[in-house]
Amino acid sequence: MARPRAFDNDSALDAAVDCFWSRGLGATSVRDLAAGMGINGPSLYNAFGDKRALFVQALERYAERSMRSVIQRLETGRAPKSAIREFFAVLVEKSLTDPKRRGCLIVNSALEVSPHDAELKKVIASYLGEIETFFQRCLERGQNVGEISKEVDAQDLARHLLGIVLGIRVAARSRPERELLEGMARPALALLDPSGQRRPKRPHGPPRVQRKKAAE
Amino acid sequence: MARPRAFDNDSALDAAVDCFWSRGLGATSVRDLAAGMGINGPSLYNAFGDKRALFVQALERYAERSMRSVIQRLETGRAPKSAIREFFAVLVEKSLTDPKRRGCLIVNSALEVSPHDAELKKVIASYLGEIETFFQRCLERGQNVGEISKEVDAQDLARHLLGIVLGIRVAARSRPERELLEGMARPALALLDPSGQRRPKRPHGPPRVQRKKAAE
DNA sequence: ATTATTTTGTTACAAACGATACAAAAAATG
DNA sequence: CATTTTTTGTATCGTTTGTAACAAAATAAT
Repeated sequence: MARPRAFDNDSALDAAVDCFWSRGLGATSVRDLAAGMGINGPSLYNAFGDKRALFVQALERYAERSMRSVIQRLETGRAPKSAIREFFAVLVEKSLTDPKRRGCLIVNSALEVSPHDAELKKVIASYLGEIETFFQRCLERGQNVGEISKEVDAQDLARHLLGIVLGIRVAARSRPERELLEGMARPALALLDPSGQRRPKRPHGPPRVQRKKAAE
Repeated sequence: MARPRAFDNDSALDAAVDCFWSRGLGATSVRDLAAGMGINGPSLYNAFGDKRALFVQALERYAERSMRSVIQRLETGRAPKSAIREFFAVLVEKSLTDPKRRGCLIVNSALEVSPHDAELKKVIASYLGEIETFFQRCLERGQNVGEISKEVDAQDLARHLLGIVLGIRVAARSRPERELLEGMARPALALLDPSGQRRPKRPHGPPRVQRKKAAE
């Protein structure tokens, strides 16, 4: 017994993700959000609470759609080592493809808001933890299957890979160069291989051609 | 033949660095800056130009005092491998010690302003390049001296180390945990040693006690 | 058809923003 | 001392910020 909403809640939230992703929390005004979401200010406040509450919801939506979905796809559809490799390949491709250089909303937020908001800091820390444990599961599975040497410390290496993910996302915003981003990842990926065949020698041929696509 | 300045230009700039370092470019208002620098708005505009121009100068000052000085100290006073090790030790210590979790102004800016300001993007990219080439010089020197295996690709590894630096600085703002930050760096540092003694096994003893100090 | 309940659009608030106009103040030069 | 030149302090410009009051509109239940 009430007036129904004239907009779709989920697609409005997607639009909010896009705003925050492009400009960050601080630089996105409520008017930017309302315009992007196609609704009015009061409707925004009614449906999502204030700006910070909307940001929390947008962050969670981003985590679900841009992080967990990728992790799950790789973890169920690929051998462990290949999952890690593909994760980085997708990461580099996304970083080079997006002309707006939006990077990753989680990484951006880890720098922008974590030090100034204890509650959001915990949320963001947990997202980073999800990436870390994804790597750790892959590494341990790889070790059990025999794909990856048991000589490496899975916990350290998982953290190391997380570090490279963050590094690539930061570097890509100032220096979106394929050789830089791939060079960052290469020595880490080499650790996944038996140490005899270390030093996989960068490919020399013509510069790699752009991959077909990179969703989002 | 004019009224002299009532404030010291350099120390005012230091104060501006501190403001931008703590809150970033967007979240620092001109009033914040003026208050922190101990001067009035018009004096700020008169001496440094507008907010963005002040930011450029603050960034350059930060680069000189917090990046190049460290690089030079390590590069002239240490053996190559030790210089790299110490760089990361200092980095982790700084990240854990600063209660305000300001991180690194260059890294923060690489995320905050690079995608929205082409000119600043170039400046920041060059600062990141200085770190990269520092690592590369250390690695090549280490290889020539015989400290570091010639099997590793110095350029890739330099980029890789830069990636870990960025990763540590990002992670530290959301998860300032010693084991995480050291774990991120450990596999990279292990690459500097002959591959026989790989897997240096994390120390098991009681959690490491805090180092004596960490300037800044 | 009336009532109850929610969403909508307009309007506007007080506060903070980046930037400046302007005159008083202070020194160096003539 | 008078003149010139720059810095200072106050006060304020027009905009944009996050948020909310309010009444009109729209539906479901009575």
